[in-house]
Amino acid sequence: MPELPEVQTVVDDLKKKIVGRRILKIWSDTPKIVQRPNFKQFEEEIKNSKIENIRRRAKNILIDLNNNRLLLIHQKLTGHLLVGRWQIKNNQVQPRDKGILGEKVNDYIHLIFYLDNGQMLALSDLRKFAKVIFGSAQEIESLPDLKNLGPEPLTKDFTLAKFSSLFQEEKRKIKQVLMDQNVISGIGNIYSNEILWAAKICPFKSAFQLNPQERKNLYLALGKVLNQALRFRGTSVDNYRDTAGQPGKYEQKLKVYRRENQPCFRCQTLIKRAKMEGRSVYYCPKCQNK
DNA sequence: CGATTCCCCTGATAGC
DNA sequence: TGCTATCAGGGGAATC
Repeated sequence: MPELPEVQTVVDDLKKKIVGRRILKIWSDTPKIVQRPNFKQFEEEIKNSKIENIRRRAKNILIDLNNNRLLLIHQKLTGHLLVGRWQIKNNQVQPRDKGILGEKVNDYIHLIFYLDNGQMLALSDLRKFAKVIFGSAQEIESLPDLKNLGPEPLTKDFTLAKFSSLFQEEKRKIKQVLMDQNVISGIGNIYSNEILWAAKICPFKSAFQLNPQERKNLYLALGKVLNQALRFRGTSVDNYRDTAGQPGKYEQKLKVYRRENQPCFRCQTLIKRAKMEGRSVYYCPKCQNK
């Protein structure tokens, strides 16, 4: 489940590997992954475009192309961007590079960009939830996908004051607020659980009820958890892979996520699991008491 | 207005 | 063994 640290890892890898390349052609067996424009138009217009830069905004990967065009890729739950070489036989994808040979991730490649150096950029996605949007930079930037996003938590101007201001009139539970991309960008289910545990805050507490000390703890935990996950190249539950098909290493650092009925690392109380908005909440009922 | 439910999709798991 | 039912989960849409 790629969140900020995983998406940033992919973006950093892609920057090293494919900036400056041209896209010669594309292949897909699942054209609906491209949400706009229609696939035929996309196929025509992306041809011979040059990759000028690659950025991250929230959980979106933004690929700047020449002539002021923008390619947006959202990996959703199980999307992976891989750089390597494949061949298509009977509309089946087969890997040609050692590192990726035998990896399950090859079985779910649904979109391939052929680059001008013989390499390819492939979008693998077991669930087919990932989406690709292409258009003029102006058009894409004004979509709700990008326009309504909250601030980036790892930038310098994301101060404690700014963080605190997000909660003033926020009656929803703090966990929901942390995961709302239009409040704050890039945090999903794994890291919201981890951040709240690190800050010793109950996920069910209303955001506006946090006192100044709790807000500060949360702010510090947020930076610490996300930065550490970034250093470990992300978490590989749900089979997250980087652009070489390699897993992240933060999984071994997880304190609560998917640790139901296992002892809390601070107090040995068994970790609980509950539901919130259809998502799993993991927390220590003792450390993270209201 | 907020809260809940459904939907997209498919591998894993449980129940029979 | 092998079938069927259920579930996870980001994010958007529909509904309560």
